[in-house]
Amino acid sequence: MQSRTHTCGELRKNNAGERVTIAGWMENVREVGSNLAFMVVRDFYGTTQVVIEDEKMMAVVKPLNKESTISVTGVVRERSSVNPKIPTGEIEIVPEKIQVLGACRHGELPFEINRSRDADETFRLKYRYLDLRNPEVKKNIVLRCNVVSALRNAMTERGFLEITTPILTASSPEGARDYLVPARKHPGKFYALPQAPQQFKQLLMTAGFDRYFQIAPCFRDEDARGDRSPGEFYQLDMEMAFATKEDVFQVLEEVLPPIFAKYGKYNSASSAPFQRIPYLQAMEEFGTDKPDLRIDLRVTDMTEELAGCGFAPFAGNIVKAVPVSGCTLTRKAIDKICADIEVQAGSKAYWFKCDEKGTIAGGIAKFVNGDPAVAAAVTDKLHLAPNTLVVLGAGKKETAQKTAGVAVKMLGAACEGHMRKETYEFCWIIDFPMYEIGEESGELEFCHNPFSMPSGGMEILLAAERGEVDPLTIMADQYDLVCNGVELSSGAVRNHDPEIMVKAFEIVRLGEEEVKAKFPAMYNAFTYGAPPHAGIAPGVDRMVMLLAGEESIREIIAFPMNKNAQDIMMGAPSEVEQKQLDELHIAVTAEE
RNA sequence: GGCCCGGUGGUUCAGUUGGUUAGAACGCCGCCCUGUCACGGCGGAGGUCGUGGGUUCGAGUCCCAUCCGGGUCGCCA
Repeated sequence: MQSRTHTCGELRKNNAGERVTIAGWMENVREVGSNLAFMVVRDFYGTTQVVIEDEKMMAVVKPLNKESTISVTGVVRERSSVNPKIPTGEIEIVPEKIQVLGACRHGELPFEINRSRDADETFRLKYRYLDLRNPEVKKNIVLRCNVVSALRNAMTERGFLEITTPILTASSPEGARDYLVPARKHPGKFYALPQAPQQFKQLLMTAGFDRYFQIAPCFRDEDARGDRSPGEFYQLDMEMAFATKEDVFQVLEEVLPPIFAKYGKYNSASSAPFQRIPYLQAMEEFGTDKPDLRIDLRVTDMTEELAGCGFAPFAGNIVKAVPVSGCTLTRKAIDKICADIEVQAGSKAYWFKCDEKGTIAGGIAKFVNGDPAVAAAVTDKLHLAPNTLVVLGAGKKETAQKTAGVAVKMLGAACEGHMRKETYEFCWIIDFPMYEIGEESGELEFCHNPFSMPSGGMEILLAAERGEVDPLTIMADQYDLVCNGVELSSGAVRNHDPEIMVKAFEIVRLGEEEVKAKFPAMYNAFTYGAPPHAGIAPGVDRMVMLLAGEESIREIIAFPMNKNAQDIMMGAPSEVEQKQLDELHIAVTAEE
């Protein structure tokens, strides 16, 4: 193969007259005469037009299928008709030699390359190498590289060391299902792929590394979602010794906004300090722990006001309302939104509106109007003005809040004037409860992971033990980072004190034995002098999704699996040979 | 595992209260066209309507079962 002298995105008018060689994929040939055709050659960098104007070249091009790779050597010529839409639109190449490098053997492709995003996703994933030839698809992968590179630079500049941690490790009690790897040398025993490098980074702190980070692969065997790929994902995992929440906040408040503003679809991002919202307040006001601060709608509790309205779903339930002023949606549009809310929240949404005359009408209005006292109380509490839509959720507190939370999100997007769209709004959710009453057990349990330091430390735990403090009111020094309604990350000031750790476990009727059993290395390490430390781990995939403006996480991963955790291109998972199973002492007891 | 939506030429879709030969766009093949750039024009090939059963004189359309895909809840930092 002759080396290329230029890429397909490079040649300009001032190259006219030069003899060049380009190489790439034959994207298209437009035949416009018996011996005149225009060929488009595409490589990573762009496209360049090659003009075919004699019988000899026509004979070379004619039998070629689209998407074959070729190299073209010829002279650059200024075009007689310029195409201002592409950077190389001023020139074309008059070929002397066209060499086929790799013929495409398929006259018909599974989909048209430049329209692959319209194709069925199964086909796109099966032929991902074709899908990725589409510049529109490719650009998200390029964006991802740029973002990862920028994050890495920003962290390194701030003195963080990138340290890789094991992929084959021990099962860790983080809550998700582990991916297990059988240990050939140890029959009956298994490695686990890390759900996160959580314990390793805390051990690095104990070892005296002051600032650690890693673009860390994490593995969790849980079902997929639109914004959650099955199996594996990446986090910007970081941890700081002798640090507080403020130190962690400061780093991310410095690092993230410039990267979001530079690489994001929207070129503005909230600057430091990010707004801080206590968890319970977020649940009350936004109906979610991942509020979208671009939306100005809020949740109002209407339990008391609507208790006696006679609408069955409200009886004995918590009722949460989302009033939307200046809303002129039609009934049909409102019904559609309520149906969508039901799908996303898993619980019905109800509505009524205050019409242009100031009358409560539509939806469940007849119940609200049934008792003048109820109508008056509702009007008063919601400050109802004409043209206000009210969407409600009802049920147990969590259900009502969730329904209202979904309503805020949907209505913010659907109703004019309640959302600033073109920006990235960060916030911290802080003060998470340490404990909760488990839904199944009915007993006190850890809310989240037990690595976090309880706010108030040993004293508050002792007070709880003495019955002076309700354990449900104890907060963990834990925080989430949220951007535009997307939970990017969770982090905490860690519990580095073995005694406090044991005490935290004792509150939920566990103790030293469980701590040692669950975190043997960490517990031991902490008894040898551990620094107070804190960290966080923003999800790289989620960040890139936000920056690219994509709804599906598969659009920002080079080779994503489908919803059922299958790689249909490579054929994973697959059966293996009996010999392999034998070596691993594994017997298959069930098949699909 | 529950619920919702979908499956019709290579691809994306349309297909009326069940009714004659299942359409379109793009792609593919052939011919025409000397400045196209989403080129254009003419012609052509290509379909067991996911699969199996049922209702009916008649099913892409209705019913049941099942498979596959996506969304969502459960689950999950």
